[in-house]
Amino acid sequence: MPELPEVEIVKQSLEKRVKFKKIEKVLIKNRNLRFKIQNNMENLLKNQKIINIFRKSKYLIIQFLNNQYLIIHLGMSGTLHLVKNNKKIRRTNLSFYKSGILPEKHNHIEIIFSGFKIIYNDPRRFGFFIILSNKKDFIRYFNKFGPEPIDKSFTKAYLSKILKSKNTCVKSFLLNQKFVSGIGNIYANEILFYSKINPRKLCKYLSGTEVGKIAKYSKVVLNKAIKKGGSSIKNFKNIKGKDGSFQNEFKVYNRENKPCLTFNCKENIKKITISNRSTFLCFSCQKK
DNA sequence: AAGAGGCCCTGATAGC
DNA sequence: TGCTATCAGGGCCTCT
Repeated sequence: MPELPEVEIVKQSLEKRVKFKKIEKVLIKNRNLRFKIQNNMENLLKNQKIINIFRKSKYLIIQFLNNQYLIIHLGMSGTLHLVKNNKKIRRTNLSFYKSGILPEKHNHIEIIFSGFKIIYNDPRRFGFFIILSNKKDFIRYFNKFGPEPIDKSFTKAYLSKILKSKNTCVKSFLLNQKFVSGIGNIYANEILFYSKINPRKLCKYLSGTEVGKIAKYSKVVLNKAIKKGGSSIKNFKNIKGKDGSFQNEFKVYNRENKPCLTFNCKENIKKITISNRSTFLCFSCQKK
């Protein structure tokens, strides 16, 4: 699920709740996530004070006073839920994809604070929790990721330099976190529609103008998604207030056979497959 | 070495 | 209704 904008929203609500708080206890009910949770994670987190919460790419990072970092990736279906007073569930952006209702199954991890807890739920278990024990490990871990589209360093010049020798298609490139991090399948589709570029086009054949559009619209689309509170795909009808609404603004994603939204365009959106991922486009607007 | 595809897993939905 | 097949927002690993 969660691409950069969704993780950013989770980060913002998590920050409000747990920054400067101390974890009392951690309960792990199922260690078999994408990577097996290390045996001593409960001990490493017990009684640790949180000094910062931030996000890199699609990763949530919790930094502790003792210089540890907890790295959380939500995979495809991971959600965090704030649970108060043992049973009462509070509506919160932490339960980004689940309408504020705590699911009954697949609650794998509980992070317990004084008076409330954060529950990690993940049906598919593609998410993971890992601990990095110092700043050096932390920096090394995130070294392998390219800049985020919303970074200042993500410019036409940066892209041009890499793209001219890339033999892969532009959509696969946008999904490769090594060169640009934070874009997932939804936003890759949207960015290429805004840029009027065919997702199958090989990177090395992109014109300067097209590279400029990719740089520009990557920023535009992600910033707009963050502003709208991200995209909520499931159970959206029950979500109120601050929850995501960017799914209402999708131009192509999940719009197979629906009319292209470009003014005066008569085409319908089509669905194709690129590297086993669904790809939506307008063959008229994205000819080249 | 870079790039494409398989695979991890459960649940929702479509089609018969 | 109830089966089976397909697909889903990610990213690591393997093979070519």
